[in-house]
Amino acid sequence: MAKTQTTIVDIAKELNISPSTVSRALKNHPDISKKTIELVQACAKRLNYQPNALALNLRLGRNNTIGVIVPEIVHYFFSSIVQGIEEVASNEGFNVMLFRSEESYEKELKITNSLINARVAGVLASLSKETDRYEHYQQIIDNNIQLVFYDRICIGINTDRVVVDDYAGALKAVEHLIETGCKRIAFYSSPTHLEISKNRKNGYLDALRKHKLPVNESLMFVCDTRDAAMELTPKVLAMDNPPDAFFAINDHTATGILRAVKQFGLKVPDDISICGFSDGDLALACDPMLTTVEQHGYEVGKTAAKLLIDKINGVTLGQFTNRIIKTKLMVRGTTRVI
Amino acid sequence: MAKTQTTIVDIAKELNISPSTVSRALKNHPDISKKTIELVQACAKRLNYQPNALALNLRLGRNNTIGVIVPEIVHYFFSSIVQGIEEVASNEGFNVMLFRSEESYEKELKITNSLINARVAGVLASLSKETDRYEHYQQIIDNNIQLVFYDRICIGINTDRVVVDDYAGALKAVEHLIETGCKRIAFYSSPTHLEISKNRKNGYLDALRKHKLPVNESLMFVCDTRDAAMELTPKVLAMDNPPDAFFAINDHTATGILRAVKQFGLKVPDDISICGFSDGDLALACDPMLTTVEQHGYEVGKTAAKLLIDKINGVTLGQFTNRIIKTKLMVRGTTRVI
DNA sequence: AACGCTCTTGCAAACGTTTGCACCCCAAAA
DNA sequence: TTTTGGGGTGCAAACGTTTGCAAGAGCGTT
Repeated sequence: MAKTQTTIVDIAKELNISPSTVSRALKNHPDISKKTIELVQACAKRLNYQPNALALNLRLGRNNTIGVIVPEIVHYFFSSIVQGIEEVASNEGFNVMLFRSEESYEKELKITNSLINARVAGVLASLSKETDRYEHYQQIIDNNIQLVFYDRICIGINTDRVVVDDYAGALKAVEHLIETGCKRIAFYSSPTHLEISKNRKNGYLDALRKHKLPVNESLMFVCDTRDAAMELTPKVLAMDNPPDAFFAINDHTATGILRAVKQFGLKVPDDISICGFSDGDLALACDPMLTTVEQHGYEVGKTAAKLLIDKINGVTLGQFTNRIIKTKLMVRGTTRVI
Repeated sequence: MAKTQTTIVDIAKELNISPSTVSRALKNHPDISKKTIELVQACAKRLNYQPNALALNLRLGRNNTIGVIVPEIVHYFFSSIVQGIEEVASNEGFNVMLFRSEESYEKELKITNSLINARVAGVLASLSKETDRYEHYQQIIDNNIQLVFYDRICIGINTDRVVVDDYAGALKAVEHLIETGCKRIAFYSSPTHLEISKNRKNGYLDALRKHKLPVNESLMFVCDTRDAAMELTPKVLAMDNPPDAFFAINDHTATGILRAVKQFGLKVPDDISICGFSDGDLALACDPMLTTVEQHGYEVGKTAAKLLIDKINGVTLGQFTNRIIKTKLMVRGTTRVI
């Protein structure tokens, strides 16, 4: 009804007392008499008073908003992370400002500026694929804003990090393939400069070495989408010495492989085994259902948010922490039982 | 480096001029001399000045943040919507504050309070399944905050709305089933009090009537998850007079039906046809790929955000608008060709 | 010499809070 | 009666901006 939102001054005028008294009364300050407190709080309720967070944050030089930079929103892993972040934040009384970098450095730059303008208390960030300079993140730190990286972390900047255990996840997945009888395991990966590509590749390689299998460069491909997998896979299967298993960097790619293999006339998992890296529900829609590595994005988000809020509240003293979230191999129908 | 972020006053002191001059110089005010403007802007760059949005918004009584209430984040349709919103908002210079209601009325109440505290310029909301009172949304309006509902709209409140054309989508889907020879079409739906259930059911019913097929209550079920579908479907197939097609309220449910039908020993689409309502990539991972109704969440988000921002900017005069986003039938492998 | 004009700059108030300090009043102690 | 003291309240400054208004400088016109 009110053309403008009710303020402390409105209440003060209504009750013929000073704004400072109202302010104190609203928070049950011991200096204020019971009578006044009751009066003020009743009036506040009646006029539907809601404190102005803008004024409050300005005055107190703090902010109850945290910024989140995410490369993509429509993406199972990232949206799980956002959900984890939102949950922790809202429990701790923080609001979440969401930004999508769209895998672009330019956008990321704009976003970090917006975050500084908004004077957020902290930032949770995952690098875009394009990003290879980090001054804008240093600027965030220089502006006294807490910063925690998650998943696509930044090594160039001194700060806290939360990552998925890509190495161990890949190691376990490939070992599972080997233990169920696979000998020539192809690896479909994202561009090699990304940390996750490197780490998962190392897991893949170490699994091979551990089980004394030859490492074969001709079985390693850059291929990380469903469409690319459907195009590449028939060619790979037609090679002289084709693989008997595929390990893919994500489930989208794995579903592409699965479809291509079936179209090629081979049986999964009898002829060919397939293992993905989790993108969510997709794995259960496949036939057979996809063996994959669960990444626990929700945990990543929760952990990162907790870390950040602790830093904001000054709970954590001193050094930077690296948190690693464990992965879990979900064995389903695209790999054989022992 | 600076313990605190640089302000206009810092620049003023540095240059021995007044803050007002700095403020004007930064925005190329014609009153200020070229020399001063250059001086100020150089100094601002050097000290890495970023305007304090808090102070600005307080002073100007405006806000460049919009709030988004979403029932779930990890959900293809809703995350598409959020992506659409984020895109439009960031193009128009608005920040997005994201809240998840978790399908809970209590949470929704807390969120609307937070939004009022934060003095956001506008709110985009989709009702939680639980919500059946709307005072908290009326309060948003009373506080002079623009409000637009999307998808799960609220009829009780006088405001703008953006919805998917559920009725037409369902109608077209069921007609497609009928035209490809199906005569007994089962309908798996969400709880019946939801608008989307009602609208899609009406589409389903009208398709049957239009083609002179009998309406059969025993073919309509409340079932809207993959697991529920896998449990219910075998029973339905074992009925005396089983259906020859299934129309499901979402793709998760459809994938459950598909799996159950195959396990039952029937062929899709030869014996049984299946049509879903789109949850995204899921449809492409199925075998055969799922025929489904594309909902264009991204469009919903973009449209709703545009509508809201127009209202905030006072572009739209007067009446409330209802925008309807068209659906599109994606014919794939779980239905027959004519 | 007085006036009026333009160009540039600064003062001060305002947005809605919080909070250190001062103040008043009344009762109890001296 | 005068001090002391404490409970209750208000003043004013501060957070970082913007902006209406005033004012000074410089210069040309009467």
